[in-house]
Amino acid sequence: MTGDRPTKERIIDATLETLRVDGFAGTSARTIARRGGLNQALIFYHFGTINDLLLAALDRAAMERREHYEEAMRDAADARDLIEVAARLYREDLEAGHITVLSELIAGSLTEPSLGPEIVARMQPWIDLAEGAIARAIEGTFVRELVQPRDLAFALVALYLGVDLLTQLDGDHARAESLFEVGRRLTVTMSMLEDGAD
Amino acid sequence: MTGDRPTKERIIDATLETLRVDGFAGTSARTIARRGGLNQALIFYHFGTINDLLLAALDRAAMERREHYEEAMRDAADARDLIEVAARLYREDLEAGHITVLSELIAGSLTEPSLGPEIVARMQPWIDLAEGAIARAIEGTFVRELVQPRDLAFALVALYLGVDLLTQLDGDHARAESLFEVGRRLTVTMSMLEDGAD
DNA sequence: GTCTATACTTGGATAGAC
DNA sequence: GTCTATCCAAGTATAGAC
Repeated sequence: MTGDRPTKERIIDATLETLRVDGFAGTSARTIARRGGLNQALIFYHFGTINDLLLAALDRAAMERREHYEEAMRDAADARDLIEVAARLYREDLEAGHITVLSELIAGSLTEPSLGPEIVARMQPWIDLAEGAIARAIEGTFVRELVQPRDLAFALVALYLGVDLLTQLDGDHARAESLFEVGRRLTVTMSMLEDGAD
Repeated sequence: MTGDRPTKERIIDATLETLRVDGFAGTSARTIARRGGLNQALIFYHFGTINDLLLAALDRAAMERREHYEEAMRDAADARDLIEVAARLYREDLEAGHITVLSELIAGSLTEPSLGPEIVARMQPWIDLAEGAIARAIEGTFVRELVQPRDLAFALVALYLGVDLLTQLDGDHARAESLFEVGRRLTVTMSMLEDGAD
């Protein structure tokens, strides 16, 4: 099955799995190699440094995920759609362990300062994506006069990240669901106000 | 000046300063000892393990801070007051480096799994504090029918944490200020709706 | 490209003298 | 309580044979 995957890909596979299972702390050249049944020296041959490998792993995970996000968000016409789409994507991310990988790398980029700027640069496209979706969802409503899509997008990404981290820390996934429920009610209220106003 | 401070206190001082300056990654028994002009072995004599020292440092920073928060929030009667108080406290935290210490320890608690549960337990009082303030601020308004103070408190703490981390990573403090501006407008809108509804 | 072996560094922690 | 000296584990990374 994985036997004929190129070594470089197998290293990335093993890296993502190690991040998911053992966290950033447990992700070293040695543990990655052990999990992937690979020789440790191959990592340095193919990627040079561990940091470059971690970034390569993040890039691959993000690329696969971004298409999915863009497609799902294209279909969301208003704020109420968007909330449902966001809740679904969050659940998928959680299931697939993408959330774990992201949280671990963000936390790790504080721990490993040389990683910081690279991680930040890779988050910008996600903020842009959120901004576009939000801009479409609130266009022509009174909310548009109240907040900049850019600020809301940043807040949303920050909130997502904070919830990830706290959830990661105490394993309580129910609270994320409560938040989506709050979002639902807020968007319902918003559209009621909107209908009453116009 | 600091000469007659007990050694245990001096170790905690040096730990907090190291977390602020060098981050979690740069905080080891050796770096703490060097910064504090202390002998490395003293750390283990007084605290046993590095983790216990980090938790002791967090406890001291939190204790000093919590009184200040409780006092400031007691004076906030409604949501508009609360936003102003929150913005002021955030700026103070930023200035004093409390935000750095907290972010580093949260990130570090993902990196150092044995730290995780302890850090989570120490965040709960802050969520409770936020919940109480929010409950008072939205009591008797239509918002109370829309969301649970508990959910909003969790979201707020998560947002605070996420903003901290991103700010920490890219050094852009302006965006946090934009968010307080958004909060201001939302609370103004909220009280306008409230006045119109009652 | 892949392997073994190893150099080098840093960190947590302890033993034992003072 | 404080110091010096040291052990041991784990990490990144490279040299050199195959």
